[in-house]
Amino acid sequence: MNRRVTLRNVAEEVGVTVATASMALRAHPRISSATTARILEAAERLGYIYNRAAANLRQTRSSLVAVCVSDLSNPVFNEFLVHLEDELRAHGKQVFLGIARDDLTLQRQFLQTALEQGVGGLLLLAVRGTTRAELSGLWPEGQPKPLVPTVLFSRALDDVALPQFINDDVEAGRLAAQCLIDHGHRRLAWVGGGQQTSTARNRQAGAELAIAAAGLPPPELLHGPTLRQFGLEVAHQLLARPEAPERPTGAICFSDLIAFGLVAGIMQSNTDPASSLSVIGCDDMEEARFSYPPLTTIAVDKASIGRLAAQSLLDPDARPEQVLLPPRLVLRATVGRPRTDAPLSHFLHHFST
Amino acid sequence: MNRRVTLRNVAEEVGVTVATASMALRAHPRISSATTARILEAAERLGYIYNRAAANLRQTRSSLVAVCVSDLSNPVFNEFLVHLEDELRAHGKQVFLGIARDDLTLQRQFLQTALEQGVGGLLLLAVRGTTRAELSGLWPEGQPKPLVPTVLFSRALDDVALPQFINDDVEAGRLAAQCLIDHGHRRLAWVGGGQQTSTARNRQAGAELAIAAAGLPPPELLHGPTLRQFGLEVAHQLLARPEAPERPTGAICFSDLIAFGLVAGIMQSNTDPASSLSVIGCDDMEEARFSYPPLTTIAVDKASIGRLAAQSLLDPDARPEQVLLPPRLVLRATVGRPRTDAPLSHFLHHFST
DNA sequence: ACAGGTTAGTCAATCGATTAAACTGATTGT
DNA sequence: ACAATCAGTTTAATCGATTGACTAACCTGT
Repeated sequence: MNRRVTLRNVAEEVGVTVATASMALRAHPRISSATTARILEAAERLGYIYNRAAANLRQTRSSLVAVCVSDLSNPVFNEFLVHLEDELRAHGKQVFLGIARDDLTLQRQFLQTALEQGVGGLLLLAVRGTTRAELSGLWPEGQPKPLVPTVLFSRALDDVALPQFINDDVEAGRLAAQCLIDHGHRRLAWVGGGQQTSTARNRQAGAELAIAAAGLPPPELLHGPTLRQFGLEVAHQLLARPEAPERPTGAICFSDLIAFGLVAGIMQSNTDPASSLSVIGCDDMEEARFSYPPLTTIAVDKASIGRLAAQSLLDPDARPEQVLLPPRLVLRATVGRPRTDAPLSHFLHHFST
Repeated sequence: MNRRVTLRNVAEEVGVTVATASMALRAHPRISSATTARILEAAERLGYIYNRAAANLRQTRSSLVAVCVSDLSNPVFNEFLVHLEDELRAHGKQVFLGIARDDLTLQRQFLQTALEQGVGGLLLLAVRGTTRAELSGLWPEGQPKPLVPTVLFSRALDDVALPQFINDDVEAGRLAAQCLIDHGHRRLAWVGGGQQTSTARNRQAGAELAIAAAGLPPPELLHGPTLRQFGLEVAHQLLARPEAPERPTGAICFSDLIAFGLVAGIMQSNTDPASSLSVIGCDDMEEARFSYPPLTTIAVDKASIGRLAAQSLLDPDARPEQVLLPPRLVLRATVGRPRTDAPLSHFLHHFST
């Protein structure tokens, strides 16, 4: 790799000093427009490439922003990423991406690397199990602030005083449960997400709240990984049971991803969610509109979360508060009324609609 | 932001020079182990953070690798990204990510930024419409090599002498068409992808080849964007037609994403692909196994493409060749035998299986 | 004609780390 | 006993750009 063209080369070509060339490129008023033009022309002609790292070194600031997501295998994180990237680019920032693959060690390593790389900020969707102590590389104990400005999104960390842009997950869980309750369901199940992320805890808590408020028995808890496969297994397991009262008539899924699996499993059993086991998801991934049957779900405002988080990162006066974004019910086709227990209903069903 | 701890601080703390500290941190044999230990301890205690940018400046090499993808809204690009990132991390490289959002200008800007950032390499999944000239910032005309080592993946650029790791898309198209032909289909449609990417061109060409070889009439071409929405519209449009001979019985989709839309549209019309309009996709996205009905598709070896591309980038002796990875047919449930034209077949169908 | 003010640059230090070369003592060989 | 060797560390230059201080040339007004 033959050494690249530097400012020195450009300056020599024109017959000025490096300082002049530097100022010219940034349109400093001290440099006459004639000289500036000559420098610009020479830079172009020689194929000069600005060395941002060198500039950052001197300026001790950076145009790189680290974005660390826990996992990209769930497409919903992608949707956050796109909005984040969009907003950052609009402010002249570049993304230094880390994918932690749901692994605390990888997350810690990435945070370290990002710091070494000299990023000017960090947007973090923390891996499950992340605690204040886990962030000590980024924010040594006892310091008033982290080493670089940091904003959390999508998942809350309650014991960390940072700006956080989070979906109102309690409300999301409540909306999901209420939707099933409003359709007449009385035996519900919670499918997915254990207790390791704020998202899962809060959504489950919200669902339980709504169920209790309606005077119904607590939901059956079917905790498991956020994978389509898990939803599929749950579907087969539930449908293998005899109906009432052993089998719930509605499932509240922690995430759309699980809901898709659940729906697929139900369809494979030659029935459909609305008539045998209503399913409601949460996230409203793009796919939800197009899967069959279209998924009823709770929409998370991914665009606002992404944009606001990025804006907050770039705002020096941002307050370290948790901001909750409201979710929204999106009715599609996977929630129906529970079958009555009348003996003929099962038979009749096949001929309806 | 209070200034961070530098090597100088560490050195002063221990009472040695910066040079000694630098060498100690990299375990240089010239430094006694006693001194090394003291320096390591002080670095740890003071919270020293290595400044990679400064080091790179001196060494004129970089641990950053730019990865530019045309679009992340198609989850399949994600799957590439994950494997790429994996392999790069294994070699101590970090990802500097760009999402070009299918826009040549954004791609050009990102390439420029990556160069300015001083990346040591570039992995590129080029936006459609990318030509040799579009890469002139990265590879000025007349130069024997690009300014930084570059490897293409997933989409080929035929007039560019770079290592390229690509799915054998002609073969993929052929396999897809052959699958439908083997199931007895004779009137086929090609859905999606125009002529702007090598992927689309080659897959379509492969399909046409297989169709011609079987002595069948050329497929109806339904070009359109790679979106679920487009597949959905095509489904409604096709099913609105009377059957034979106006309506194809099998659709070869450029991408799984389109196939999902098509399948959803077919299901919405109260029928299913296997019995009314067989659908075969291409990519084998994770979702394909779990959507309902599970999608028959051509699997692209995303893991190999990602890994090999990353390895090639890091290999100084890599040859600028196009490497074609073999695709594989994955039979699931969206391809069936075409209905015979016997008058009763439609009626009988409802009572079969 | 000369103090004071612009204008258009140049100088030199600097950011934080790396590295070739030089420099100390201490040890070894003859 | 004196040069040669060697381990361990320091010195100083360097990477490429930025920036505050400084200067030379040219005006301007009285």
